[in-house]
Amino acid sequence: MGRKPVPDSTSHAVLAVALHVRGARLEVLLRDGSLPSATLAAREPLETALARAVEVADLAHVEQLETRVLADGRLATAYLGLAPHDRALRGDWRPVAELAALPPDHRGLVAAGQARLRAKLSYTNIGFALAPATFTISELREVYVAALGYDVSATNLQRVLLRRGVLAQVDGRREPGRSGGRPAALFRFASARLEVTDEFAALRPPR
Amino acid sequence: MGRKPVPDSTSHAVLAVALHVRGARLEVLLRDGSLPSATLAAREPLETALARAVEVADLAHVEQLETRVLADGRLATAYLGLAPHDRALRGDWRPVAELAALPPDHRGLVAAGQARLRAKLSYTNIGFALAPATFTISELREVYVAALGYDVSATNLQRVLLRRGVLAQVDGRREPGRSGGRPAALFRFASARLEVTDEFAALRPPR
DNA sequence: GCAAAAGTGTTGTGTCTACACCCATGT
DNA sequence: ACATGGGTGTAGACACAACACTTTTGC
Repeated sequence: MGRKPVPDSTSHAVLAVALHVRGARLEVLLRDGSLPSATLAAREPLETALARAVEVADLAHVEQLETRVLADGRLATAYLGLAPHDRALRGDWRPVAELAALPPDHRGLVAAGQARLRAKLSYTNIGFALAPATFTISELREVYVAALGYDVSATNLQRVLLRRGVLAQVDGRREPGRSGGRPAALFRFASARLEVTDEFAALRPPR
Repeated sequence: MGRKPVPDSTSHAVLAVALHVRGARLEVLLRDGSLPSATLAAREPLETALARAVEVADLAHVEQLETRVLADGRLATAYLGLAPHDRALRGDWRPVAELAALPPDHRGLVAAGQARLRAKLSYTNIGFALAPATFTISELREVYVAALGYDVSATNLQRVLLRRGVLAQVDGRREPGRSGGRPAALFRFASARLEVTDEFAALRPPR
């Protein structure tokens, strides 16, 4: 997997835009200073090549982003991959805000992945792929804030996701730290598969 | 363009799911009984191959759908293309409801294109690519009904699209037919480029 | 006048945001 | 008691769907 792909123009590359949230930051997985990639073998499914590219991370959700012609003339299909922080401990993860050194087409793909994630956070349960198995609302809020890039209130986050049935409460509480505070309830995502929770902005089908 | 592509496994195909609305039906463009396609030349941009595939139609909007491995082992990138009926007069257009004869992977791509269109009708101005330059609300309603597959009220369609600034009224009226009725006002889409009009279902950025 | 088609007024409902307030813990 | 963090109650703002009603035409 680590071998350099032969850049003849007939080979097809699979690129990964793998994202996770560490601390308060959204980070992307790099390998040798650029997006991880693998060369597709003949008749190979795209997803297995993707798996080779991001072997290092245990992705919780994967979806195809875009196919484009790279600067060197090769075709590449990019995937968006998401992982909870605790399942992506290995690898060279870098904050998406600090990618000036990345080649321009790779930067564009990261931006596309980020945009896709941002959009889907608003109308799907895609947060399941970035959050650990159980979490408090505050912890989930940090994930959403890092991924969205703007502030979100824990109050409203909880209500939106509970109303939609995306979150379920689980037994147990998180004990407060040294500074006190009420113990926090624990939640999990009700589903670990992508689901659209807010299908129609308008023009809904008649009942 | 009409030549059969050589099916060696290294060539890359570009497939078109070109849709338009004729009468009350959503139709897809076929060529020789399957989706129009072209083989990508070395270093060729995907869009120019797409243009070769659908030469016959003057598409108003194009976006990439999906890349997959076809049954014969070739890679194919599918595009969704939309055209107003009056700009797609030539070609073999068939109702999307009657595609039993199509190969299964092509059928799946048509379904993906239809789903993408349906979703975007609800939160973007994508109707511009299916509607003629000017139209009445009733005419636009027919387009939406055909594309969505369920009933939409002209009243609410007008209000949603005007509220969002997607439609603009234009001078002149459509004279009623023999059976009478009030003359209809004419509208146009304010923009001929895809715009997201309803970005956030929830978790909007703070003001 | 009557039917047909277009368009407006109005009401009710649901979802979201914002913010005040209450709760449970540590020190 | 007080600070800290978690959580609920409540009110306001929109946007949407549904439907009654009015307008403008042909016959």
